Amino acid sequence: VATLPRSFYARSTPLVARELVGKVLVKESADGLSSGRIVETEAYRGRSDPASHAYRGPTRRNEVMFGPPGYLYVYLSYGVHYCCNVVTESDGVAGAVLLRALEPLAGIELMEVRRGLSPPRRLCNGPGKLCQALEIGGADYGADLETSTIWLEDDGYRPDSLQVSARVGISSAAELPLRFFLQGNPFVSPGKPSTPSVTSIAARTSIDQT
DNA sequence: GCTAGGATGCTCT
DNA sequence: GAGCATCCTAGCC
Repeated sequence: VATLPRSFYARSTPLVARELVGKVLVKESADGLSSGRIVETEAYRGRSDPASHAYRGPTRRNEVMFGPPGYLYVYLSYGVHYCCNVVTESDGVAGAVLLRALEPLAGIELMEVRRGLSPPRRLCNGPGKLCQALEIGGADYGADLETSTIWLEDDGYRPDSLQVSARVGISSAAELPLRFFLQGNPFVSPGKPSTPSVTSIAARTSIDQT
């Protein structure tokens, strides 16, 4: 088990989004440790991507995306739920990967308390839900994934059913194949992309790393 | 199982 | 003041 180094994030955003599927997100809170395997991500490419919060340039809200990679971009969605992103690319390039769903691993009882008794498959199957389950919120904005109480690990797991589709819940650039998920995995979010086409891609990059 | 609709507050125009 | 990178509930198969 190895914590992902900053160099992992300092690459093209779609590539990082694809390789994050199968990795483990860990959060250490006052009430204990909770973690889950990433089963769904989306790439947001910054200034060249109309769906990205960074599309119109740096603001108070999105400034962490314009900084170095390996930091957390957390924002409040619809005034209700937090969503959790990992900053990618190099300093000055505002790429980010949205973590959309996890398969719960550790601290499942904590997650049940935070989420309010929910069947396991509904604890983390959406970007707002996983933040609630792992107690990720505004206090985690800008957290350094190498030195803080939230981080990502490679535990050796290699996915074998990685698929690509359009992203969920956006209206501009809605056709781009930038959502990565494990086909058939019961912990993937119920959100359906507006563009239904789905493409299977070989897990080459994961296999090549072994 | 499915769909429709409303909550809710912050950010940027 | 509009527009959300969402979630839950109610109602109906």
